[in-house]
Amino acid sequence: MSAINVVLVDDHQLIRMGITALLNSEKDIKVIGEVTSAKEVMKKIDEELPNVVLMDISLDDGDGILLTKEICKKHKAVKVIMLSMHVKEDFIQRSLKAGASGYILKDSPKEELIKAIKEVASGGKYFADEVSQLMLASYVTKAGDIAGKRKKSSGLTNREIEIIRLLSDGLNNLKIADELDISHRTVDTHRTNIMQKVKVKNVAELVKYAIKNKLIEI
Amino acid sequence: MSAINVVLVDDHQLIRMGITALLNSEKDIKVIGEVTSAKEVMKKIDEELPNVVLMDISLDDGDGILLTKEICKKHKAVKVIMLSMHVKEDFIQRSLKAGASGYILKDSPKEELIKAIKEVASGGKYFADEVSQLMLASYVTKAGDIAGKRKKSSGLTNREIEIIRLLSDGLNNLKIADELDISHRTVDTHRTNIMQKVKVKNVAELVKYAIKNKLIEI
DNA sequence: CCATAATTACGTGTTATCACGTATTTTTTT
DNA sequence: AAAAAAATACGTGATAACACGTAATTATGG
Repeated sequence: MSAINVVLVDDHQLIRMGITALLNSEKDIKVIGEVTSAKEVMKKIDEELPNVVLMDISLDDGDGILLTKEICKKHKAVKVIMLSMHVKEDFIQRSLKAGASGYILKDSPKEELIKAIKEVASGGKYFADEVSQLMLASYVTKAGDIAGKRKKSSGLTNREIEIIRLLSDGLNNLKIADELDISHRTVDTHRTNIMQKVKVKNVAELVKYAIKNKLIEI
Repeated sequence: MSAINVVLVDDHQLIRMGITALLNSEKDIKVIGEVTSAKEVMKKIDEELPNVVLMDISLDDGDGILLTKEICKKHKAVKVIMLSMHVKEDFIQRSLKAGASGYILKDSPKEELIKAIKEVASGGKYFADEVSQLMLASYVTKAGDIAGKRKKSSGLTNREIEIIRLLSDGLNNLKIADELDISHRTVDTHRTNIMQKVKVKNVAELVKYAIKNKLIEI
C-alpha cells in the first residue's frame, strides 16, 4: 500500500520537529507538509490534499477548530486529527462538531499518534484514552449536554457563546456571519444581546469576560 | 573544542524528540541524557555532570523551578535553561531567582535554542525575545535595572504599553486621551503603531496579546 | 552635539461598531 | 397545543475604529 500523507499544522516548532521525527520512523506514513500559521493552512491543504491533517487546536493567529470545519467542508476525503495540550470537554465537543476524526494529546505516547493516524486514514476514528473516558462520562450523565449547565450559570445561549468565541478570535460581524452562514445583521443582534447580558460595552471587555469564564483559551 | 553536553528534562515525548532531533544536527552540542520525570533528575545530573540542562518548567510529578534551584546549589558549573510553553512573569522571576541562566519558549525558532545553549554554556545568559520584552515592561515601572541590559529587543514603548492597558480595560480613544491628557488623535496614532508592532488587527486580538504577555491582569 | 527614538498631533476617507428599535421563524418547554 | 425561549433578520443613525498618510516637538543615548 502507498504511504499515508500527512500535513502537520502547529505553530510550535519543537512539536513539529518532534512529530516529524517520530513519523519519519514509520515507513507507511509520510509528512508531506508543515504549516505554522492559520492563514497558510487552507492553501497547503488545497495543494497537497493529504490523507490526514494533524491540527494543533490553539494556533497563535487562529482557531484550529474553525480551520477543521473549513477543511472538512471543502475536502471530504481529508481527515483531521486534533492535537491538544489538555483534555477539555468543550474543545472535544466543538472539534467533533467541526468534523474532526480524532483527538489526541501532545503528551500521548508515540504509538498512540501512529495508531491514530492509521486508524483515521482508513476511515475510522481515534481518541486518546483520556478523551474517550471523558466522552463516556459525559454521555452517561446527560448525553453530553454541558450547554444546559452553562445556560443556568451565565444566561447565555449556545449560539451566543459561539459568537463570543468568534468575536474573541478577532473576527468581525461579517466574517462571523460568513462562518455561521447567517446574516451579519443577525450577528449584530446577537452581539447586542450578549453585551447587554454580560454587562460589557465593547469587545475588549467581552474578551476578558470570555477568558475569565473560560469560554476561550489564550 | 569539545561539544557542549546537554541533559534534557521534559515529560513530553514529542518535545524531547523535537529537541533531540534539533540538537543532533548541531555538531558542537550533544544530548547525553534525557529525563522524563522529576525524581530521576538529580541522579542523572550527578552522574552526567552536563554543561547545560534544558529544564521543562512544568513536569507532571514535580516542579522544574525547584529542581533548578537544587541543581544550581549543588553544581555551580551546571547551567540551566528553562523551557516553557508560555511567557509567565512569575515563572520567569522564580526561575531567575532559582539560578536559571536562560528562559526560552517551546515555540522558539531552533536557532534561538541553539544560540541559548551556546551562550549559556560559555557563561552568559539568554532570554527569548518575548521574555526580555516582558521583563522590560515589568521592571521598567518598578526600580529594576534589567531594562537597560536588553533594551534592543524590538519591544513596545512605555507609552504604548500604557495605552494597551487602557484599551484592554475597554476605554475608547477619547477616554484614553482624557486619561492621559493628550489628543485622541495621538491615541489613534499609538494604537495604529501598536497594532502594527504586535501584529494584530483589532482590539480583541490585542487584549489577548496583552493577557498573554502579562501586560494586564484578568 | 548629533542622531535616533519617542511622543505628540492632524487630514481624509472607508468601514465597523453600537444603540436604539421591530419582527418573523424555529426550537424547546410546559 | 400553547407559551416561552432562541435564533433569525432588518432599519436607521451616531459614533468609533482602522488605514493610509504627514510632520513637529521632546527625550535620550552614543
